[in-house]
Amino acid sequence: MTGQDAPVIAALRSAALFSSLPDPILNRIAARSRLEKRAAGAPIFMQGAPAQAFFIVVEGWVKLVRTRPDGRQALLTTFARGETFAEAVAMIGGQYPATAMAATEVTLARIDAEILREEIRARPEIAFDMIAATAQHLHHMVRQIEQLKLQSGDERVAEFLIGLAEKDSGAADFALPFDKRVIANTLGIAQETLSRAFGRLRAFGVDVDGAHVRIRDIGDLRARLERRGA
Amino acid sequence: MTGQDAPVIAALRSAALFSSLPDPILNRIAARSRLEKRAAGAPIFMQGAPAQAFFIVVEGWVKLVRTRPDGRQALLTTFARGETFAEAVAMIGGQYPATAMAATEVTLARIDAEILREEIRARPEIAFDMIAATAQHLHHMVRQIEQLKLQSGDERVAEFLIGLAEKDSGAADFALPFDKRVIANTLGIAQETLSRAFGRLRAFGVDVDGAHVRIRDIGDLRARLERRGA
DNA sequence: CGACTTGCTTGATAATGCTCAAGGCGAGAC
DNA sequence: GTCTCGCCTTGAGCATTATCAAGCAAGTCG
Repeated sequence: MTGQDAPVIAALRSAALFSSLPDPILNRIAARSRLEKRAAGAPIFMQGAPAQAFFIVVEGWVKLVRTRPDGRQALLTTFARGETFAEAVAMIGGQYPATAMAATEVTLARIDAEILREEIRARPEIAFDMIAATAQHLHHMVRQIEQLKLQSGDERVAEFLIGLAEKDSGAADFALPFDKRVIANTLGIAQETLSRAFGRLRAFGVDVDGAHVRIRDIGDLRARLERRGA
Repeated sequence: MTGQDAPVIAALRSAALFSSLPDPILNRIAARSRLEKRAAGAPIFMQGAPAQAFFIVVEGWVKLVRTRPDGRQALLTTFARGETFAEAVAMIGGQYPATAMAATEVTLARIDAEILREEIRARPEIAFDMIAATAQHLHHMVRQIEQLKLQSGDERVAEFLIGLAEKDSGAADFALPFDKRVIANTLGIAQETLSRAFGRLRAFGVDVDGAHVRIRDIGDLRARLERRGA
């Protein structure tokens, strides 16, 4: 390892997966990994391809898209900076179950699965971090299924915005991270429905103007959501 | 380990997770695990409880239910014999993200997570089996999200039946494994909608009479599904 | 500059699935 | 037997959301 690995090391350290790793191991992994850039829309890996590597989002957003034989596509999730994806499939050397694409311009760290397999054999504790990361993903999927089955479009939109705000109460001001079309697909609704949902949420203290969002009171919005469901 | 562990060992061996484990390890795990029975509807673990163990379904069906603060419930999945569940959360000692209940009368093997942690530390290869099992679950969730976002109720019902048939072509004859209400919840539709869907599928060579299902030609049904979506 | 493209909104219409409500049917209790 | 309960089906009306279509605003390109 030489000094030129510094940015890669920094990238690895930004991921929850590697946060508890001691320096020597991190350096070894970094030495055999590299940073990659992708323009918005560019593919990262394709559904069905053999999974030999996994990724960390260093900057930007990645979307995970699943395609059916008939061509219809579902957007499964998006990943933000600091998140790893495809770790589990890569470790077992299966096929990627979905296609990953850059949702915005994106910087990634690519990690060869074999490296991690070696490290796990040498130091099994690392396996627990992998399992934890995967459990994280599972939990996220669980929440998504719950939302799809139980919540209306408006409710999903509101919850999505609350998630973006990264606060539990008070006012929030932030930008939508990507296209409204992508957001609509993430939530499993049509783009038109998203547009109308934004309109209806205005009555709940949510203002969307272009990519800019302003929520008057997150606590209040939350409370209204719970009341609606009861 | 004594001879009385034999049924437990057989139970472990039925799970994909343990299929590649050498006997001595399997025996050690079996010695510290035990079989449990639950009546239909009985809880196995509760959402939010600390996860210290995971389970193998030895006989019957288990359903995984997620409850929202407002009381609404979504059925996330069901597990059949030979499947493990909650391995990942148990390994990391988190909280169960959902409640598991017996969907039918059920026999389970309960495995203390600490035992597996010990075995992984001693023999890291086992970790790969754990990760594989978890990747399996992830893949299943991915498919479910895809279905919820892209398919109509009728299509989901048809695909569910095809999955139960465990064949790719020809005629099939089998029994529904549990209540139609549970099936409806699994698919994220109302019970009435399920009932009507069965009616509409009659035109596609599917006959449902009570718990008994007869599909005239699975290949044909599959083909019709693909055509509808295109 | 004007023509085009892209991303978003808005409107009208149709389909899908939910809810409420009323039976039917079978199994077990008495 | 018949009563009753739970499960399932069927019907009618309603709410939500998709789809089709048109229009608008901002940016891009020749």
